[in-house]
Amino acid sequence: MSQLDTVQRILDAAEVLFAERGFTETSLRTITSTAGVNLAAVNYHFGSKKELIQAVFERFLTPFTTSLDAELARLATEEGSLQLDDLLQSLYRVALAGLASQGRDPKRFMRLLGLAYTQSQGHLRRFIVSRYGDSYRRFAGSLATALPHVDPVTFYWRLYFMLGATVFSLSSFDAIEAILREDFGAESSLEETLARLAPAAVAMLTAPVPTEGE
Amino acid sequence: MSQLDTVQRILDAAEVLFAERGFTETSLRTITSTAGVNLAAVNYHFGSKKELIQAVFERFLTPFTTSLDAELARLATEEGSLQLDDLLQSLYRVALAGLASQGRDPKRFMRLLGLAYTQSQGHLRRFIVSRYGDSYRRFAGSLATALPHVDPVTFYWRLYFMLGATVFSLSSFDAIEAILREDFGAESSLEETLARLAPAAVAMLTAPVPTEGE
DNA sequence: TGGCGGTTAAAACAAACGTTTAAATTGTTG
DNA sequence: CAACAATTTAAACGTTTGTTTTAACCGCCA
Repeated sequence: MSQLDTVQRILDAAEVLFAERGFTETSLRTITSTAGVNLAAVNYHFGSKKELIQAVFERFLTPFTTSLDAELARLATEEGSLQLDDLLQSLYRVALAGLASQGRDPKRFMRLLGLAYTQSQGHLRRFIVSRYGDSYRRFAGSLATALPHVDPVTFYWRLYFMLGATVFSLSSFDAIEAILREDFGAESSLEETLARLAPAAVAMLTAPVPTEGE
Repeated sequence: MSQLDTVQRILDAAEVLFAERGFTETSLRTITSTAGVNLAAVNYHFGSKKELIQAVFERFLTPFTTSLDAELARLATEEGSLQLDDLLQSLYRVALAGLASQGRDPKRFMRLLGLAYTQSQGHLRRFIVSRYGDSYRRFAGSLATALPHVDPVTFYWRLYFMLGATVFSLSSFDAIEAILREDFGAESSLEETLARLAPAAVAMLTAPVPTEGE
């Protein structure tokens, strides 16, 4: 066993490279060489490239969803009715703190999440849904009960709007930030951006629902 | 010359396949075989795979941006001050009508736009920015003047939030629609979804800006 | 020390990729 | 009809891909 476990070195390298280039664009040879391990190590420890991809997601989604579940349970017992702001802030706090505490970049996970959606990779979508679908539905349900005056279909579309706004803007955070810094000379931290995103998301979720026949 | 131009048959096939699977996941052999043309035709007519990708985007972005520019100019002369709703409705109308009139699927272009952002493909991003950056900035500028009370940095972040919500939700339209149809038995057309998206986007753009020191 | 499971190593595998070549074919023009 | 350019075709090119193989190496317990 080298200074660091071979499995973790592979996961570390794969996580960074996948986020930078995507799955198909990242070869096992690039991963193993930057990880400093033998090429065959991936197939030995993970079985295949697909399973490596899943393992990368499992490593950050499992602690994330368990933290989110715990936070949600805490909120539910603490207050009688769940407030929209509290829910969103829980989501962001868990995402930021839970991951940053491990010394890993939250933006990277947003990029990975974005890739999971946009790159076809049917096996990944199935893996995530089957593994973390319950947590997702739990959070969506809490959000829905905090918005009783919004009909379910409209609510779920808005939830996807919010998801899109979050994943898209945060996964391209560095690129967008660079543009804004050049054009306005204003730096934006991730925290500031979340502080901008939260009220925008709230406004979108709570917007008045247009009457049907209009 | 066969019944249809070889160049257009390649573009048609590539457009569909790229939207379905992504760029790297779609091989030239798959494209040429579904197009019913010889493998070498791509390199002969387009030069390389990269240039084929750019040609696919050029074919739908050029008419789209020129229509949008015209619509924007029409709005500017018609009314003195541009209204936010009008701008967004112009955007959607142009996107829907301009493309559907050619018998092409608007959702497909949203998927392609999403891919252009998320798949690394640096050459594509450069191509789009250099070619259509002016139109984009023109539209963003019109949008900004319709929101005078929102500071520039916040405005641009919200613009990206809106972009993300749009691209993300519409590029996954079929998948989301299938889920909602199963869970609630409610079908959603693209028009209905845009009718939901527009007020949500307006709410997000016009949300009160939190005071700095808060 | 001897052997044994777990791990690493180098090499090779077949398959798929984008691209190029050179010949065959087609279309057009004088 | 002849001749030339444009296009299509089939075949091969060299690389790169994920995966497999087989031997070497390691730490550990009997």
